[in-house]
Amino acid sequence: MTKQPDSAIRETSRALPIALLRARETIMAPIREMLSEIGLTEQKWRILRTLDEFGKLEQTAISDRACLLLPSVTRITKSLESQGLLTRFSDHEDKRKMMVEITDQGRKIVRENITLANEIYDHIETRLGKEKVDDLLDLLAELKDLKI
Amino acid sequence: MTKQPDSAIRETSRALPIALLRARETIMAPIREMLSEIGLTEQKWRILRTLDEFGKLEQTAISDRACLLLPSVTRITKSLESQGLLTRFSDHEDKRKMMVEITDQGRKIVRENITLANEIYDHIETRLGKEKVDDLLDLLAELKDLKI
DNA sequence: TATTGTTATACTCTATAACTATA
DNA sequence: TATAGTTATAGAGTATAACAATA
Repeated sequence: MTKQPDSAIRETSRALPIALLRARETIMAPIREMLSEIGLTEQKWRILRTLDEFGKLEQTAISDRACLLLPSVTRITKSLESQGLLTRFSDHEDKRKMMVEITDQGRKIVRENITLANEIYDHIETRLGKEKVDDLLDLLAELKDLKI
Repeated sequence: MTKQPDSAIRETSRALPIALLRARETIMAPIREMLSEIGLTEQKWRILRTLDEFGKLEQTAISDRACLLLPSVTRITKSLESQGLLTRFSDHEDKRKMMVEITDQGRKIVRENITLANEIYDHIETRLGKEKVDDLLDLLAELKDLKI
């Protein structure tokens, strides 16, 4: 087998950024419908999911884990705070840090709407098989942590 | 092994939409730098990559393949047309269709900048192994085509 | 009637820089 | 000096609906 020259152009279905995006779009379509019904943006949902998992995080950590720029995090957490879904307060030990904590109401929203996400996941496991899905998640984790 | 109840909440690292996004962000970071240098947005680059592959497409096909809404495609292809990177003309056989074709200049831009994407890909293949990357791409293709 | 695309609109996110406060 | 976050701003994308043209 010969290696392609550096200038060769991969078909887009084998280009990772596009392939990752297309796969994500398929999964997100029904989730977007759900979010639209409860009046949350994708970004707000990611922040709530992240906070539901960790309870309390500083904004930089939210930025990393929810894949949002820090100015976006500031704006969105303020908005979510005004909706009563989280609280914001500066850290006692390092006053530069703004801690963000999910409220009971925020957790309730997540719990009430996680079922659809789980149904989608079950559907995918049924179609692809649990082992394949686990392999996929492992590969995605490896990819995420690569130093490029 | 017991199955989780429907209301169980998966950790975000094992939630496909977030895992796909995080992996993609790692790969996109250096590509964004490149795009910023040549003054193209991610979306413009996706459209150019797609057109480079297929030569000529109608807008709905671009919308599907580049994961963009049709109004966005209209706006962006008009902008790319004014940059001389593609041409737009209505289809002779079905006048409703707006065909979009990449120009030589558009192809040149793609070719001049595809090297970095290939280097990243080679790096990933070196670290994960070619077989794993192929498996990943196969899984992503399966996922994309699922009817959910 | 359905399809293809355009336009308009409001909203949201992205990206960057300049800034404040704290360490 | 470096870090954490905020604010401001411009630009771009998202999402929806209403519309026109064509099939």
